[in-house]
Amino acid sequence: MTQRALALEDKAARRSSILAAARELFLQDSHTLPSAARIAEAAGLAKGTVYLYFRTKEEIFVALLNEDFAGLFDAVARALKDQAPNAESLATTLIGNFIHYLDAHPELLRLDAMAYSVLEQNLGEAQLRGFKLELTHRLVSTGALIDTALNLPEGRGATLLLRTYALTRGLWQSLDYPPALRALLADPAFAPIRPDFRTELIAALNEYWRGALAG
Amino acid sequence: MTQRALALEDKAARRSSILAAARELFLQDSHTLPSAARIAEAAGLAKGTVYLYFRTKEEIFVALLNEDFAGLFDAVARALKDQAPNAESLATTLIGNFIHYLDAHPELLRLDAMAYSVLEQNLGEAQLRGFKLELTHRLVSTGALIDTALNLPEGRGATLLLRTYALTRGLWQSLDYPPALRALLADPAFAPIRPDFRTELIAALNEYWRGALAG
Amino acid sequence: MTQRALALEDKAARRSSILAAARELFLQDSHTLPSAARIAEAAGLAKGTVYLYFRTKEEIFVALLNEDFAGLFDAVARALKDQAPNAESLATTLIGNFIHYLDAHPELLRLDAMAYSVLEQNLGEAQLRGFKLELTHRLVSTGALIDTALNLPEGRGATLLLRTYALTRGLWQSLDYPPALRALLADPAFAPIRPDFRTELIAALNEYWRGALAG
Amino acid sequence: MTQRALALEDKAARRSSILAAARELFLQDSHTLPSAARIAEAAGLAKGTVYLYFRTKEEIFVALLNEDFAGLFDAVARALKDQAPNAESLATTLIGNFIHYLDAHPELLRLDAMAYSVLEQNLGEAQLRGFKLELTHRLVSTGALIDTALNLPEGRGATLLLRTYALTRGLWQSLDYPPALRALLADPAFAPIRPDFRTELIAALNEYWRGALAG
DNA sequence: GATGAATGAGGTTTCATTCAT
DNA sequence: GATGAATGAAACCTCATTCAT
Repeated sequence: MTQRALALEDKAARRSSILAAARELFLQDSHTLPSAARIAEAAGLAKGTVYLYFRTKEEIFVALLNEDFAGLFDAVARALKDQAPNAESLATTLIGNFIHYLDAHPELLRLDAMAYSVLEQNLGEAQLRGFKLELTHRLVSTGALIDTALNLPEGRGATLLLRTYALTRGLWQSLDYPPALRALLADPAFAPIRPDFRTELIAALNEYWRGALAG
Repeated sequence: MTQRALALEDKAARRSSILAAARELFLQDSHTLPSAARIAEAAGLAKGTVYLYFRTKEEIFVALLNEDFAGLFDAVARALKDQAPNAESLATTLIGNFIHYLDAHPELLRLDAMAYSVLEQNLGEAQLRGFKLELTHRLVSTGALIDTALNLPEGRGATLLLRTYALTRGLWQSLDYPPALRALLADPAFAPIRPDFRTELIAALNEYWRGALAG
Repeated sequence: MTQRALALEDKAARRSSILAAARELFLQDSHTLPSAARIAEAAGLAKGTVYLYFRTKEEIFVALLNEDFAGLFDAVARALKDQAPNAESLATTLIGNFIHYLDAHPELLRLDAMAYSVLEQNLGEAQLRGFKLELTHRLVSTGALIDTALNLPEGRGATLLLRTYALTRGLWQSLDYPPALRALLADPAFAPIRPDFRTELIAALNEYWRGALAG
Repeated sequence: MTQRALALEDKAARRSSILAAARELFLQDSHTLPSAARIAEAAGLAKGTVYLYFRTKEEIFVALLNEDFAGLFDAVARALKDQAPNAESLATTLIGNFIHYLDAHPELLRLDAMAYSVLEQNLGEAQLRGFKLELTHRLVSTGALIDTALNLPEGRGATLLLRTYALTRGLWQSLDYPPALRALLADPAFAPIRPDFRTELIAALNEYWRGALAG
């Protein structure tokens, strides 16, 4: 039997270990969310214990997404705290931090790609609402930092972030190929669409920000 | 008992009726792909018959996506055939046709949002490859029309289209709220992210194209 | 793979075989309703097949009860068709047929004893209503035969039957001991309540009918 | 944290509060026995604490039944202590007290209806035996009062009581409709079975006693 | 004595797909 | 070609009970 998590901090740690197990399993096979049984097993807990910390399996993955988004916005915010001589260089730093975070958290865009179809299926309205609200607050407050840094009208920063993420997510979904199709990329027919996500993303975001800041 | 589909045209018609039934059902509830049984029922066929026309349920939805993408690229191509005095007005027309098509085919972005998680789960490698290749060819050939119209380097048009669609898809996934959360949009906390997809999409695409053409 | 039940009569036969398997298993251990898996296995079918014939597990047991009640009322009705020189001898025959049927269908009173707690748990309102209505109709029509035979006011026969069955069911629940407690019956403390169900039932029903017909 | 129940009387009080909570919850929804967790919560105790006072959940409900039966037999006994000019009026008083008690303890017949299927499932043999023995003793000793009052042969009173309760329990199970089906009662098809439990019970018991005493 | 975290067995139902008819 | 009966894997979550603290 596992040590009992009586103290609040122990409970938080156990919750984290469940999330870590879920993330690990999901990274190993991102086709589907791992079953509650596998998560429990990977975390060294009994099935029932998982349900002491999360009401449904989907709650686990929303929590994961939430964590990742929190980190992503933090990374962006950090870019803004360093001095920013001008808009262009700030955009470059911001995009750099943004991409760096995504690189370090490969599960983020994959989980996100499943969010629509999977998460909304079995998540209480309250949970979904909470998730969306938290996300929006992060977007707005980080956006405000951009407003200040670049002296933009209120709300403009949030919009820029929203569109930045949208472009990122959309590109990723176009360019991420399941392992079985990786070989395809060698096919010259695919050359025109340059399927290296990272390169493509940088180029696309730069184009977008150029246009946005030129407005 | 239903008639046999002897002639080739009959078979094509039956195939279409299955697709139409699937589209219809999916529009009614976009949370999940309708079951094979319901599709068969809606098409007035037996369950087994559906499998004479499609190898897996997912093949049905890939075919649907394929149809929709074909139409989308056609709509874009039409924008290019009309004369285009300058890049800016061409972009406007192109974006206009693009959005108009999406409006008329509300299932496209929804199906697309499920593609990652659902379609790849149970689709033969060959089918997936075929789908991706066909999509790429459409992208490339429509991109070539843009290259010509705007006198761009080869492949540039395809890139523009790819990024245009990526931004669209990403925004849609951010701004489409499940019915239960529609009410949320009234919440002032959400104001900053202007959740009207159409308006937001037009603004974002215009920004992107401005930046892209300014390169 | 099992033979397919295409004809209507084959389907009815298959349905019956599921019911027979369920009855068999229930008789072996009447503590709980056997699981759907065990019923399927006992019937030589796959689990899913059971659900082609019954929507829920509980429907199976309601169907069983229904069959048994139908037989019980038939047995009673048969007593009435033979001529009945007088009320007393008719009551005797009726009670005799009634008890004989219960003897031959030991699952009836056991299933019935679980009906309250188990069946209502997971049965559609429609199914429950259907069951109750059918039961009532049987009660009323068999009661009418009694009315005629004994020249009683309309509805009196139904009442007599209802009370007869109530007394039976109540006695059975008092006197049926789980196997582990059978030994108890030797204990002199239990002597006063004469725990032989059959003997007790006959005595009790005769008392009741004597009082009822004396009204 | 709750106080410790040091004194014996405190322990008894705590035991009672658990029973009270269980009764309360069961009355609110008599479909199933409330879970141990809910009982603990309602009693303001921790889950584990409940198990310091009862070995299994079922023991709680057996204790409840036991309490109720004790009260029921007391009520019957009280009818016998008042003077009884003749058998008929004694029967009337007895039935009156009996029904009055049932009215005041609506959980009794409901719990009883679950006893067969639920209680025996998870109750130690010793507990079950103890329960049955206690019940039998009550039946016998109260029956003896009847024997004396009516000058009946030894054991006859116990038999009368057993049959009285059996008829009651059986009728209640026939006439108690789940809330969802209450509306059904308006249906004329149900008229013949007069679904008012109380009225029906009085009539049935009177018939039974008339027959029994006429023997 | 009291707590409540941990356990893990247990069973229903759905549904894509097959294949006998 | 068409049918639809049969299959059976798959996974969620609950909850009575235990026992470390």
